[in-house]
Amino acid sequence: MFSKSCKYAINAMIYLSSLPEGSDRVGLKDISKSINSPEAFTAKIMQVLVRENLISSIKGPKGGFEIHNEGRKTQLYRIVQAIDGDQIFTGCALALEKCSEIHPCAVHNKFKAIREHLAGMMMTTTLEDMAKGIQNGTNFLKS
Amino acid sequence: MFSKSCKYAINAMIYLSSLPEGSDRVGLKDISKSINSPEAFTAKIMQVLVRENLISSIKGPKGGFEIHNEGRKTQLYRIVQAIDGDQIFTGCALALEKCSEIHPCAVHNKFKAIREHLAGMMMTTTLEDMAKGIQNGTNFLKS
DNA sequence: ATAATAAAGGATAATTTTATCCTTTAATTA
DNA sequence: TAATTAAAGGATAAAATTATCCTTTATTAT
Repeated sequence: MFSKSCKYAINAMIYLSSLPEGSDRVGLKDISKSINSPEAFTAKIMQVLVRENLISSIKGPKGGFEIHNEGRKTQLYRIVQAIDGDQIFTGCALALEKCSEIHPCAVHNKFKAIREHLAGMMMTTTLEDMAKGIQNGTNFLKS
Repeated sequence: MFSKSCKYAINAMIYLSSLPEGSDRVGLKDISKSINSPEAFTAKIMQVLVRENLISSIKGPKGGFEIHNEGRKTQLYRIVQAIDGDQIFTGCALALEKCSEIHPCAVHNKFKAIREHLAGMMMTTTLEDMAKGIQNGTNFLKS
């Protein structure tokens, strides 16, 4: 469904969102431990999220990553878009180069519903929403 | 969503199913041309489909691949299972090693609905169904 | 039997994704 | 200002996926 990078990104973003507003910035080590991801690889992903303005970062002592209040309203859709692009939402399920309503692949209509379901859900689900489950211990960021 | 191998497999199977029952076996060249896939790579995939008894093959002149009447009732689900496994249907969307109802990842419930939608659709959609669209020119196997 | 045909299978290569390491840059603290 | 800290960035490496090539095996037709 999503690339591993994208999964790490979503977990990392939810983790940041799950921290109380106004708390200290968190470092890479903290993040990768919390979501059980390889540190250096996670660093690369964090860089993309920063470049895409989904989070901010500061170097040096007391530095780290941070999500603004605004940022907690980010839809999961945007994170996927930032890391994986929107192939999953718009691409052809059977890899036709030009799959469309007028030149549909064999499963086009069947998948249309699925993709719309997925896109709709990802569009309406925010980090904030998901962070709640982490905060109250209903959901988990690692096994 | 699906691996490229899996996409080729589904297209190849639908192609075979779209041919009139009792027609001659078709060769690799024919298949890969029809679905616009690399020949040698497609060969590997066809081998898996044969091993999994989803189609049959015969070597030598007049040889090739063939799907039996029964086989046309195959659900798309089984093809995905044969090639990609059922990670897509049962795996965790955020890569938790042990994601479950009692230890759910952050998006577990949101994705449950999606996965069930997808699995349900793939379970109830057969090659036969999809072959019709190809036969009557509504749908396409390549661009 | 022999030649020709086509899938099966093995080995290898190219590409993409995932992952690590090391240096540089920016910020803080002493 | 110097030392320390932590992210940014560049270069590689490892692993997985996708792809190709060549030999072997089974089948058919001559």
